[in-house]
Amino acid sequence: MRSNDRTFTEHARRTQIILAAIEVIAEIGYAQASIRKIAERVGVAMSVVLYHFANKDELVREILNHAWAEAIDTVVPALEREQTAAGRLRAYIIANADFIQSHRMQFAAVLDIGLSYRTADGELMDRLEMPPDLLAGIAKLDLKAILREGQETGEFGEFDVARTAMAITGAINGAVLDIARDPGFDMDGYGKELVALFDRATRRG
Amino acid sequence: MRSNDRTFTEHARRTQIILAAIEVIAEIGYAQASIRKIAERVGVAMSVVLYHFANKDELVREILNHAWAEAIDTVVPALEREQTAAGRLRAYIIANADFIQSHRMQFAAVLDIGLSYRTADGELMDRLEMPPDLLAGIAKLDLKAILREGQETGEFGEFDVARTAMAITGAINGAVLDIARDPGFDMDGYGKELVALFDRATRRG
Amino acid sequence: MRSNDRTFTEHARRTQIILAAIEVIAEIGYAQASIRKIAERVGVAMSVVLYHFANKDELVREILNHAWAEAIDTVVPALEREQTAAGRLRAYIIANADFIQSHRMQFAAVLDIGLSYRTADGELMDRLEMPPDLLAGIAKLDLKAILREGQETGEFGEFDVARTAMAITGAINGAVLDIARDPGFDMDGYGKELVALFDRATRRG
Amino acid sequence: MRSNDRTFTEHARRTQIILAAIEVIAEIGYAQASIRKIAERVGVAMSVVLYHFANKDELVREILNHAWAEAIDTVVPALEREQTAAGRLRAYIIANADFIQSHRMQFAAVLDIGLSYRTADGELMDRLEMPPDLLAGIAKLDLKAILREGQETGEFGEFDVARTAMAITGAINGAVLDIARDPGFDMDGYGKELVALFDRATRRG
DNA sequence: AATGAATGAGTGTTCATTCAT
DNA sequence: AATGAATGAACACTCATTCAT
Repeated sequence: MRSNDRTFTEHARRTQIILAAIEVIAEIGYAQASIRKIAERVGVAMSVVLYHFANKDELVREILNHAWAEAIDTVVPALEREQTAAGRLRAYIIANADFIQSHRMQFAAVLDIGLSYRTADGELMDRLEMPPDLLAGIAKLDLKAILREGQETGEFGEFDVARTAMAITGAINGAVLDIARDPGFDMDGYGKELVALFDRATRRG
Repeated sequence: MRSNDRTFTEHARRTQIILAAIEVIAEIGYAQASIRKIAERVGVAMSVVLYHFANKDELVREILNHAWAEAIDTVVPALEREQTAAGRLRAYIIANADFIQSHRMQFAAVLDIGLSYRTADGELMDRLEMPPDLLAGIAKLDLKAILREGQETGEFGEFDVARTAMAITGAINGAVLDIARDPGFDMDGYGKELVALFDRATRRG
Repeated sequence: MRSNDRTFTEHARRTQIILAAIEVIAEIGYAQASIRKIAERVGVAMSVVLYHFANKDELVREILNHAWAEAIDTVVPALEREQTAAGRLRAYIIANADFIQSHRMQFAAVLDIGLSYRTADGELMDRLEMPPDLLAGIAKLDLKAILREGQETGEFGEFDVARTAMAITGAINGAVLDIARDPGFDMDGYGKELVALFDRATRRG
Repeated sequence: MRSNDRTFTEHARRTQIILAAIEVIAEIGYAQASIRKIAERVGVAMSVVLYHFANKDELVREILNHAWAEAIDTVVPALEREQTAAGRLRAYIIANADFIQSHRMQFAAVLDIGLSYRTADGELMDRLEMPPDLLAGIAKLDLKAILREGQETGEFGEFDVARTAMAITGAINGAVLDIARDPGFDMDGYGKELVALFDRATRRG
């Protein structure tokens, strides 16, 4: 890892390539997004991409890191502004919806990678090694912890925490395919509906 | 379309190839599932696959049709057994969970196609032209209609039908990534949790 | 291994490609001999080579097998014609020289592969898995066995068998670099000189 | 050639790079030894190597010169210590074996270059232009001259000088492949065996 | 003296598709 | 109905070399 001794220009190019890659993946899908097409988007030779990223895997990893970092920046502050578990659940859904709305392309790209990307030996990608600060940020997004806390404080009723968290996540992500096809999709309205829906579903009897 | 004048053997071969393709896609992912590998699974030459299917697109379309037909066969009867909207919602969720559980591979394959497959010009696949009988079957799976009916009969409270349907679908599908990675995933339990969750979320006051 | 069910045309193409590869390697060296250049020599598309050989390794392996088969055909009969160890030593040297002379290109190619070829992990090539009949043939070329036998019968004097065999082999192969540069090199004369030289060096006091 | 106006530091860097290149080539083979890998071994940027050597060809040439210089330093004094042709032949073999033994890596690298390296047009490397002092040194290693002298003094019997020299050289080098694979190879013992062998083969009736 | 950035030519390999048999 | 053979386009990746700083 030489992330410490990276030049300013190197950093700029890497970011430029990452953003271009996100665009390309969002538009034509991970499977079709070749290094050559990404380089064309940037306007450089294909070998430039491989000069800055050891291989395609590293580029993909950096795309995910980039997207996660932005997601954390959006969601974590929203959570920290809330005092109650119910408030945090509400904030979680709204902030996620906001993020998807404003980072449409990034989200589509990450989702596509998550579902299409396989390692050389054909396995689905593990949570690729992430820098520790990102892992720390992700830990603060723990939806299950919010639900558990709400049950302990008595704000929420009885339900299985893991399964309910999975349902909430699924419901939020469920919009992605639609939003990818219809740029006019009202994500805001969807977020509000989910807040109401899961409020009814989780609040104490 | 020459589906009428297809011999019995031709039909059998096509089905055999479709099933093999589903297996292969479920195992190694759509992106890695080449025609050659599918043919190898069947035990025939690669060109045999392209003798029976004009091109890869046609094979993919038939895989989807096949999967939809089986989904309809599982879910529609379950819906028809119910008299109330609430019952049908419950049945919809359970039947879908059952289908995913029992047709794990098919579901994984279809999902992978749905998210990876792009036409030559990079667009996401349209709902590919389906034979009319399939379209008719799919029409009977209309979750929005169930919700709307429940609101009309007063079984359900107030909520946006389209968005709630999207949330339910998303929640059901949300299990897919987990089930793909963990074959021991308790889909049954997850289905039951969803039934309870969406019952609380939709029922009147 | 599908060597059993190989078509006549397939076999012909494979041989054609092997021979072309030998030519190309002998001319420009293994390191420069790309699959593309080999295909050009044959007059087909590069992908044709990879249609007939799974990868470059398989092609290389087959080149070696081909060369060894011809070497065995040249040397083994010559050995079997002799009754004494001294005769066999003489025949061994002469037959090897003959083979090098008449299969100049093949020999140069094999030698270049043997010295340049590395597996993907950078190791020098092991004796690549060979078909059993080839291994059986190679076993009949055992120079050490000839020397040992001569010592037992009293034809040869005292010397270290393994080291002497290595010296003889080295001396024979020593001509290769020269023969590669000078097509007029008198291999015949060299062979005869070696016979005399190693006769003096091995015969009993 | 600007070898005259080279600063001390420049000379030191060049030597450092040459030694690193030898290491790398000996370890992974000439074909895999890229300029980048050599630079990494030194701990400098790839472009530093090309700042000190006009191109890869010049680096290769200098590696060979370096190796030859050390070989001369080992062998020539050993020859000069002997008074008779037979003694010089013995010394030649032993000193060469010693050199191979103690400069294992250098020898492996040079051999690999000698067999793999081709000019841009695919030709085998000519004896690359060497500085006059090296050529003078090499002239002192003339095995043929030793053999000729021995015949003139009557120490040696009748044999073809050029061919016998080639055989001796080949026999010495014959150990190289073995020594490259087996670091424990007893080069010393091999050298002594060769001395005995070629003594029997060359001495007067 | 040293280097980061960029690049074009080249590598082996995969793939869907065509076609004659 | 089935297939072996061939192919061109695309892929990720490596490399020696150039150049401005």
